[in-house]
Amino acid sequence: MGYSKSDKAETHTRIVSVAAKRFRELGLEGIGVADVMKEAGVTVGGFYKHFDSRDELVVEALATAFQDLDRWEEHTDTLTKALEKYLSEEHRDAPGTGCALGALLGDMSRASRSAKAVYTARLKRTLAYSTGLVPPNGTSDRRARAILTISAMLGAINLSRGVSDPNLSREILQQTRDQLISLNRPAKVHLPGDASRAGARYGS
Amino acid sequence: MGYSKSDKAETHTRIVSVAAKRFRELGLEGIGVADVMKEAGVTVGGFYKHFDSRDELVVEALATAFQDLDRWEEHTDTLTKALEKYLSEEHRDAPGTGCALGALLGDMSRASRSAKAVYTARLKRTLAYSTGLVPPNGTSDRRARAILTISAMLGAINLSRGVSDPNLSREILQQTRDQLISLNRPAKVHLPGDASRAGARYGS
DNA sequence: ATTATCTATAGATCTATAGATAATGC
DNA sequence: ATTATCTATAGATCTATAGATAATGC
Repeated sequence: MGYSKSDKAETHTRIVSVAAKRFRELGLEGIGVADVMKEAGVTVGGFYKHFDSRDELVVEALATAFQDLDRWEEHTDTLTKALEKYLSEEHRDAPGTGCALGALLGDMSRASRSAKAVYTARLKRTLAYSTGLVPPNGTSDRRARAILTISAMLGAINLSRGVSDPNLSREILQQTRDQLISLNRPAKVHLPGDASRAGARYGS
Repeated sequence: MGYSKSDKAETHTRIVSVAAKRFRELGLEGIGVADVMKEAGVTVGGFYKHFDSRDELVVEALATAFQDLDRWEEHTDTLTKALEKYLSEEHRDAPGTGCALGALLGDMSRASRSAKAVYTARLKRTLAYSTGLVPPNGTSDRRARAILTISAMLGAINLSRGVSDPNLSREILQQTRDQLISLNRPAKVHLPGDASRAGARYGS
């Protein structure tokens, strides 16, 4: 059991990592500081040497959870790939390591001002990134389609986790995924010489 | 202050009505039985003469909240009307009297088995109803488009309530609404003699 | 001497229950 | 006599703090 400054930093990281996982699984009010500390291998008494308040842990845990989203976005360079991974049963069944925008969607309307600010900033980043993945189609704005796509992704992953009927849960994932993929297929370009750009990355 | 059997029934209704409103506003764990009882004009001690457990109140309150959805569905006979009302700032700002499928979406993954069952049954009803409002378009299944539409509606209303930036909140509502309306526009029918059916109600 | 963590606990919840009170209804 | 509601409280949380203990680091 360490007591050095570097040990404290490691303990801090461990506490925040546990919280980032458990908050996504159980909600921002779903686990107390004592249980988070215990799972991080320490006791509750040290908590306020690491954080001024419980909400400070929430904010740090949110930021850490969003780092998983960074890695996710780095590895999915097309919208179709992102949709297939996001709206999968694997993601549905692993909220603790999945997208925090999805896992904590319903918690944000009742969260602290500071937690909301972190969530909102991250949503803006992901919206900008997604707008870059949406192909132009001549019919509607790319940002508008990115907003629809994100709304549907977040709604569907939450529904799939909330309903008690496994068949309905799967159907929601599959159909939302298929609809969004076909909706975000690049428009067939009829101008001669303009080759199909399906699967390409679209500049901003 | 009444003590008769019919008074008890009225008290019971009042308790459930308060809960149906407050649970939508604050989440299923956001208010305790004592505060619900107080707001219904009675004291906490009588609670377990009305309900076997707190979860029984949750289940009854859910059923009552869904009655608001019944009335809603009765008064919106086209998908466009439903979308304009659902994805409005008025609905966003009044979760307590609004759609419980939206207000409690994020709570369901952590709710009791019985609460989930009530929610799931209601979602199925609304999905069947919405499938009837979605126009055929020859491209994709109507039920599939109803699933996409509901996912996006629930995702967008939750996002609009959760983000701290009012402009982003409005944009999410507007763009999701506009995208879903244009997506669910009846296909222009090119066969001669087949008149436009825009705005009509579509049979199952 | 400082500090990272520990044990212990105060004070504020929250669900659920016990027993008293004041009505109803036979 | 029965019962709808009341006051009061047990027991289980949960956040936050106080003070002790056992390391680190000058």
